[in-house]
Amino acid sequence: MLDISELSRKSGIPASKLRYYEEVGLIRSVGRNGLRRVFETSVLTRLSLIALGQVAGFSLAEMRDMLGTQRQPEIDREAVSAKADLLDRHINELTALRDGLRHVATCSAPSHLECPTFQRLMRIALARQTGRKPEQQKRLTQQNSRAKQKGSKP
Amino acid sequence: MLDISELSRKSGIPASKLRYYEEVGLIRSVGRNGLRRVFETSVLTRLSLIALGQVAGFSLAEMRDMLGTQRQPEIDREAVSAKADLLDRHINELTALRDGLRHVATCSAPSHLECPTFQRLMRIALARQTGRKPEQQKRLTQQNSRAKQKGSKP
DNA sequence: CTATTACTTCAAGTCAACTTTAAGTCAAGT
DNA sequence: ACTTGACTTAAAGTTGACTTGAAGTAATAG
Repeated sequence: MLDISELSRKSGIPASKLRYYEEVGLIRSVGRNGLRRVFETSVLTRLSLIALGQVAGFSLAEMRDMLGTQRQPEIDREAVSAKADLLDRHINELTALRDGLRHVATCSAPSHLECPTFQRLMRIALARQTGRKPEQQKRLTQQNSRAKQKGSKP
Repeated sequence: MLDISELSRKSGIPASKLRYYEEVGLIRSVGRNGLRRVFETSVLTRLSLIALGQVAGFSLAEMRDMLGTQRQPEIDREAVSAKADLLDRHINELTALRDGLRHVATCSAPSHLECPTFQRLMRIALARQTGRKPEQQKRLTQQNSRAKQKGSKP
């Protein structure tokens, strides 16, 4: 059992952020001592998980869903597995970037940007960011291919 | 040579975003045809690079610096190399996350969160997010370890 | 030559993820 | 009993990365 300052100290996360996380439902306090929140030590693990998830590019909302509302992380294994797959692709792309950067850093050719291998890597990145392939021959006006998914109020 | 709509179509990036990118100095147009911007086809590569960088967690400002103000990406090789190293660490962490997620998805033990290997991974994440190790025995008040670097007006 | 249409600018709006501030509360030490 | 100070809330502010909207302009089609 920890109060917010202890949790902050142990996690390295400012108290304001911890309150915010509780407010949006990412972590929970088990009760109060007077006014003061009381946290279980297990939230430290949860915070680590959240931090890791952020690095991986998950939004807080996604993680709230992934980690579940439950006290005991009763995780949706399918969803997590799917995320892991997604992350795996993500990693491959980053690896491509890393290699791309190394190429840029070491290749002293005047225009490494024209190296076909490099360009291929770059294209992959663009494709995944926009979600779909750009310029696939017969796209006309590009109307609006943007679908919003907010998944808020059920 | 491309106008903005061609660039948008080929890249899959909305024109507004392209204008924004130019405004903040991430890309440049080589001139105008009337009002209209004219871009070199090389910015496509640059855009891919930017997309990839974003996935990697770089800010637009960082990338502007990395890619240089020059038309010909006259890149600071040392800086890029450093970034590659950084990215490499990044990848390792993501790999850890992926493995962590897979663990969570498959391990049916009631409390995978107590698996020491898993916990170790999680700690790594927290540490890197906050920039420093949390709770390293004799840290007192955690004063303010946050340094702002804005590098705006020279 | 005018009308259209795709571009332009500039300002304001949005969204996520926080931080900051102001005013209040309460458990604990003197 | 009172002061202290770490906590509390609620609201507003900030930053990065864009998008949207209104009003203007110019290359091209008719």
